[in-house]
Amino acid sequence: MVPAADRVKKPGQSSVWMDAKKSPGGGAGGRGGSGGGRRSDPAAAHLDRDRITAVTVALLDADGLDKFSMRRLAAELKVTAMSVYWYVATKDDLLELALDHVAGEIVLPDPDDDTDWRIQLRQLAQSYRELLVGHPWATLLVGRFLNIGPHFMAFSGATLAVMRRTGAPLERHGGMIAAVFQFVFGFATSEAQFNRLAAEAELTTDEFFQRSMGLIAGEIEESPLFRESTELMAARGGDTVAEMYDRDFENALDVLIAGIETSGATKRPE
Amino acid sequence: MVPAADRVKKPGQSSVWMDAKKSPGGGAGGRGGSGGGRRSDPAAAHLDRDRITAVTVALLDADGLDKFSMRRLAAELKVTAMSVYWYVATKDDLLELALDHVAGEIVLPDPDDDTDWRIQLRQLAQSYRELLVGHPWATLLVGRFLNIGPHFMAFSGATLAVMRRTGAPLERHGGMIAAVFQFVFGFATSEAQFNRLAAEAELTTDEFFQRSMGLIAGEIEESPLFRESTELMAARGGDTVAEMYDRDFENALDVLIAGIETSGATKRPE
DNA sequence: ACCTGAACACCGTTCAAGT
DNA sequence: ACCTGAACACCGTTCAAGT
Repeated sequence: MVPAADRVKKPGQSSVWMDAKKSPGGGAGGRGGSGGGRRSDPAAAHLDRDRITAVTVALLDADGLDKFSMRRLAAELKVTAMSVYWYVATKDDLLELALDHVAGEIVLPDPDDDTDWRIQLRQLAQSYRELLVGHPWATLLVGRFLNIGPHFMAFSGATLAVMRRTGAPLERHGGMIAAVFQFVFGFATSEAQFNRLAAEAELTTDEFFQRSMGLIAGEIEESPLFRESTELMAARGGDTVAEMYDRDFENALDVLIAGIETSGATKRPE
Repeated sequence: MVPAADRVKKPGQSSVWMDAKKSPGGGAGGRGGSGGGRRSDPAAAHLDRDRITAVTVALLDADGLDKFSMRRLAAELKVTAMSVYWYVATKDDLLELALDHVAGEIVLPDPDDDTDWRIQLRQLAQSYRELLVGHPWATLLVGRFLNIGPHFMAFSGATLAVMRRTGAPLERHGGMIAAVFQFVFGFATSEAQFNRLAAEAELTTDEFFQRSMGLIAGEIEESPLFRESTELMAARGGDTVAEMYDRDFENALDVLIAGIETSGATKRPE
């Protein structure tokens, strides 16, 4: 086997997904492979891509993207910094593997299940949101790569299938998919990073929200914007920031689904 | 004046926007302040926040976020690495300033103009998209900060105003705003980063798109996903990647506006 | 085939000192 | 008040060498 470093190098070559899959069963790196704790098995076997990816995800979940480094990863794997480079050409390639790995958490509808497309769409959107909020570092990576790994491809296939079931004309599907899933990405990014900022300030999200509002109020207290956003705040309902996010998310999906229905989807059978 | 480093330090303090504005006219750092070329004025005056911010934006536009560093910035300003820290507490704070600076490019509707809200919403969305695609580094930062600088606040005020003019009930506005502007953020992120990946591979976006399709085809050629996405590709229309993005964006806005109308907006006067 | 050690060319930021 | 110099504790990655 040729070292990973020799595979992906020049511009014009740009994907980790070019070479054949390792351990075709796909097992070793599976969900929860390196489990609850952070220290890996003391009697650990040799390295492989799956184990490296699993430990990478664990570190990213624990400490975030900024604190992740190849050297910390190597320490965690009880190996020198450079060993990892046998399996992976660059840090970016590794992050791409980690991102697609967690994308496997998205729950896809059974293709033979003929539940109403509105319900399937909501479930898919909610599951994607949960993935991103559950792994805040992922929101910072989704934009950076092409996302053509196996799990993202499966997700993409599932969205196509749901859109197909709306009955809307095919030339609208691109816009519909963009409207829904780019929204979910944007929304979840905002939600996840808000949580991260709060955590970094060592506050609950509700406390952090109060403080942010105070900051803004200082700037714009006398402007109409202040009155308007206060009114919106109240009208929006929900006692906590989490409830507010949930409500906005549901309402936005209502808007999107209503818009898709107007775009030529079959009407609800009632 | 107290050094910036003494202002923002502990967790619990988290915004560059806390202290009074410098040079209240707001002039020096304005649009195109450091203009076309990259080398700054040889007879340059002393540092100030506006000049630092303007040069930061110029460097980010020229070389991207990954290549930007405090040391390169200092070199560009013809000053030692540490001088900048008199004006700015951390690199992150500086990036926050740069981000809000370019947010000033978003064209906001005149509050006294009573053009149909649909048109205003489209213009605002398109202008936000252009900002993000024009400064790809900005898509990587929008998620990271609170975005409560003056220009983002003005943008936020403008979106509230447009929503108000839809006539939809106030409790829906949160969801409507999220649906539209988180979509634009997600969409523009994808578009901007696709352009960046193509540029890094030293290909046109169209060439890069072809190559990506080839990559995917290798993976999924025999699966139904391949046929489906090929069909969608064809149905979507447009001869170039740029046209495809434009078309999807317009179609998605159609979906969103139709959804907002259903959410209780006043119907189009026809 | 796989892993190590030393080195290169960088980082952000602190701190004490200069003017 | 503003700027510098030296240093600390890191980075990603290359390269030649070990087993």
